[in-house]
Amino acid sequence: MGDKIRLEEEDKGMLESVLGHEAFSFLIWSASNKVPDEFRPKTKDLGVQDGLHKILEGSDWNYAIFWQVSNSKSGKSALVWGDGHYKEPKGSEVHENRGENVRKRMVLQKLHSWFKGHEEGNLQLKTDLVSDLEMFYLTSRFYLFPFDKSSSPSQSFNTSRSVWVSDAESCEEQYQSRSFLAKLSGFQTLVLVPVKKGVLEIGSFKSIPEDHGFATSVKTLFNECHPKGLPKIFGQELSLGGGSGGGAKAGPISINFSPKVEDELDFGGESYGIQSNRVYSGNSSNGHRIDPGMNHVIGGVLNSQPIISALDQSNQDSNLMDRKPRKRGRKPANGREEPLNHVEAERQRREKLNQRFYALRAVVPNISKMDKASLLGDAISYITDLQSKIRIMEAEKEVNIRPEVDFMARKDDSVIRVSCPLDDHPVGRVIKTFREHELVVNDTNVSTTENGKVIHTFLFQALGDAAAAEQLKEKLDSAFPE
Amino acid sequence: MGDKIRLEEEDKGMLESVLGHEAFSFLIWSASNKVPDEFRPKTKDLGVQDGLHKILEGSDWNYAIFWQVSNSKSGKSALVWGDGHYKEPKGSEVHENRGENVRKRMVLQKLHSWFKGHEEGNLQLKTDLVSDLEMFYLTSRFYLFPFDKSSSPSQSFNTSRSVWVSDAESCEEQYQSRSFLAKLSGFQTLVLVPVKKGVLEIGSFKSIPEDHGFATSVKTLFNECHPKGLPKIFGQELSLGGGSGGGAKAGPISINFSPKVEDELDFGGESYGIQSNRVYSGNSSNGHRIDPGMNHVIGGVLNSQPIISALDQSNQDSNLMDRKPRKRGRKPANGREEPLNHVEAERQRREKLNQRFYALRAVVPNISKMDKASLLGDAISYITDLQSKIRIMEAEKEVNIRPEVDFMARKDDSVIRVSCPLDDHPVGRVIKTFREHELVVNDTNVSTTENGKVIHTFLFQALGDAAAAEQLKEKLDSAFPE
DNA sequence: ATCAACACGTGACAC
DNA sequence: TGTGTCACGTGTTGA
Repeated sequence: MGDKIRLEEEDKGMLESVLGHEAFSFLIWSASNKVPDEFRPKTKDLGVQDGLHKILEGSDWNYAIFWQVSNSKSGKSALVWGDGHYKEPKGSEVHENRGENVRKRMVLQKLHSWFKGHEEGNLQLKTDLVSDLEMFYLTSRFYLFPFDKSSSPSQSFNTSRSVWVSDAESCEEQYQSRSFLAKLSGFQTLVLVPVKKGVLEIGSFKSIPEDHGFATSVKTLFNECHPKGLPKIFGQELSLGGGSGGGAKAGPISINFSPKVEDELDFGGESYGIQSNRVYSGNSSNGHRIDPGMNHVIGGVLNSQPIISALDQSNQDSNLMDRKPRKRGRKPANGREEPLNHVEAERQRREKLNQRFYALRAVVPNISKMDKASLLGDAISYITDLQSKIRIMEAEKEVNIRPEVDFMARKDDSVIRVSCPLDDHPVGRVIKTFREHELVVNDTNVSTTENGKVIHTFLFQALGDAAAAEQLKEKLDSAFPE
Repeated sequence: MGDKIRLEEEDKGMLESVLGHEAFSFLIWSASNKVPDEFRPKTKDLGVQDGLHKILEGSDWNYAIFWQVSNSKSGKSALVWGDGHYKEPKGSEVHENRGENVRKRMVLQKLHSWFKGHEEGNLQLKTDLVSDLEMFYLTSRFYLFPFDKSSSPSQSFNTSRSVWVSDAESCEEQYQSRSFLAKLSGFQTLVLVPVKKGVLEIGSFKSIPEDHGFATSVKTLFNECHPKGLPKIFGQELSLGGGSGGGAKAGPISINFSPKVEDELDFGGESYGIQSNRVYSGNSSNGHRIDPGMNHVIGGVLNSQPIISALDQSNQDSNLMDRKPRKRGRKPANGREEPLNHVEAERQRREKLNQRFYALRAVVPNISKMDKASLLGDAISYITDLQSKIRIMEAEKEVNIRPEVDFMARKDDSVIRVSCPLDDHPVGRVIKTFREHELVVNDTNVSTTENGKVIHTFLFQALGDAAAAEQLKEKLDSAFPE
């Protein structure tokens, strides 16, 4: 691996200084291992350009990128560049020194040559000078986020949680390896909105406070309004922000409740010191079971096993002593002081368990009763449901695209016949539409292109009138829903 | 719905008397609603006939059916007839009265006419007389098991648990709506083995005790040995039953341990009286934490919410008093007798909770520590993993088969161009193989058949020698794995 | 008043 | 010798 990329030492320095170290090494790695070859873009022109435009127009947002789910042959999945749009803020004049600008252009050209073949459109800049925003946007095109690596977009998609950070430091964290260019650009707000087929990333130079309506309306729009036409409702929904939408789809995971950012950053369930006490004291004067989960850090991401360890420190401080004497349970009856430590340990064990229960409540939908046992029962049946769902989907995927191949070697020539169910064939719906309209196809042809596409061409006589043609066109459009 | 099926009253009576009431109404419903039309068979000739033969040959099994996962356009899934095989026991002579036989044939013909189009091969019977086994087998062809309805095969697939019942009554239960014909046939053993793409159903007139090796070897065979060739290992593995196999795939759910049937029938986790006590007393003399889950009814199916209710009866009996005085915990210190009920209630609450914990342990794979808190943590991350897996798969499925369609209406004729990524196209792998071998295709052709298939034909010049042809053939075979 | 659900302190084990 | 986990009986609270 890495045979293609040969770098002079000075080029390396230039790239690294322009892109930042982390972005540089990511892109080198990506290009060397031909990662984008594996995760090819699938469908081009996703019909989301309009939507991206609408988001930016008349707003304080500066760019929007649609990261699209794509899978490799080896079964891995990643978020790859789907489409994007950006606009410079109105009054901004880019005044930079020449040398810097020259280097930027060179870096962009280098990147472009590395990833050639995937982006046929050569880089065309809006102005002579390359702004920081432009630089960020154009390099993002060459990015991708594998699902088996942790990244903000992939996590947002996985958990189907929106991310909204509106200060520079949080942005820097979220941008991860792209943070160098993001910091140069000066982004103050970054929003990640998971949608059906990927993640929407929207950024702004200004600090925009969280607007839950905006996120949900964007989400519902990108989940439903794909079929090219009718972007009427779009601007409307966007401007009034959240009036309509109301995602009745009831995703399994509850979205972040409040503008508190730490919901997404702090790995929930393991912060004992202050938070726990707050819950405790808050409850002890209030009755003990008014859904304490709401008060708590809500389960967070819990993305992996190692979380289970790191506790048992950070709680030996002041807040340990002023614990309320606990209204419930056994009355003190404290003769000795030897078991006092034991009592505290047991307290912590209980609290840890309850933490987990709250976290479990957060990830299991359709909790029947708030009861602990019921919760476990629900969780179990939910898990089995998910398992069977996955089992079914996997079996379907395997059985789907597996045509029969007959090979016949004859004397002078050979014949290969590939037979495939009409429903699984890309032109299946088209052919069915033909049959419905009783169209007679005069000629048909199949060809392949250089960039890995199969093109079917059907030729038939003109239709009776324009109306019929229009009807057929609509029918064809609706044949591929969404 | 139900326009197609018109029945004379006498026909109805005949069908019902031959098929049994439940099978009759199921088949009527299925045919009327054209259910098999929705779940079409996808791929024909799955290459499992050899396997099915091998299972029956030289054994006491009388029939084997492979139920295959299939999905409808509306997104539902079901197990449909994939393939099957049956054999009459050696010494059996079918001697029946004429009238019965005539009615059977008429029923079969009626069924065949209802479901025409799906099974092109007309019914050809092995003998003049239709045996009960034959009757059962042939009507099963018209069956199917939707996943949103509860049935033994679909449950077996969902939970990926094998089912093995070896007495007539249990068989009757498992066969559900097919039980009438099954009872007539006199099946004493029914085995359901979940495999990758469906469920294997195997039955016998004899009562065959559970053989775990048989199930696992069948499973691994049907999961791996699809690629037509090399059925050598097959007979071997099958005969010695379980020596090799050893499903290292570590399915998330443990298979039923013992021949006890109630594992699957009794909804686990709610039987307190005797079982609980057994566990308790067994442990109390033994140290308290030697994986009590193994002693317990293992979570069972837990298929739905309503399980959570039915308890709190059935425990007011003798076994309540002789409960061991409980080695652990607070020493009696029993002055009053008023709280004795409270104590018992609390005991039950705890036990219920623990039941759920055991059940949870059973459905969550990769338990890091046997600790309760860790278990919850594992369960949570497992759930989020499953959720994201499902999210990714759904996004992939949507983005997959969605080609671009261009419609151009011109003066005299019209053109439709369908563009589709090579990787998603059925002939993609074939074309890639051509390119690898630098084959020049002389002619190609696409046609569709009556029964809903698309057939691509490629014609090219003869290859250099037979070896090259063989190599290409192998390459093509291996292009579609499994 | 009963009843279900919890949290608490405590003794018992195990490593 | 602890350190962590569990089960038990009990006190308490809301329905």
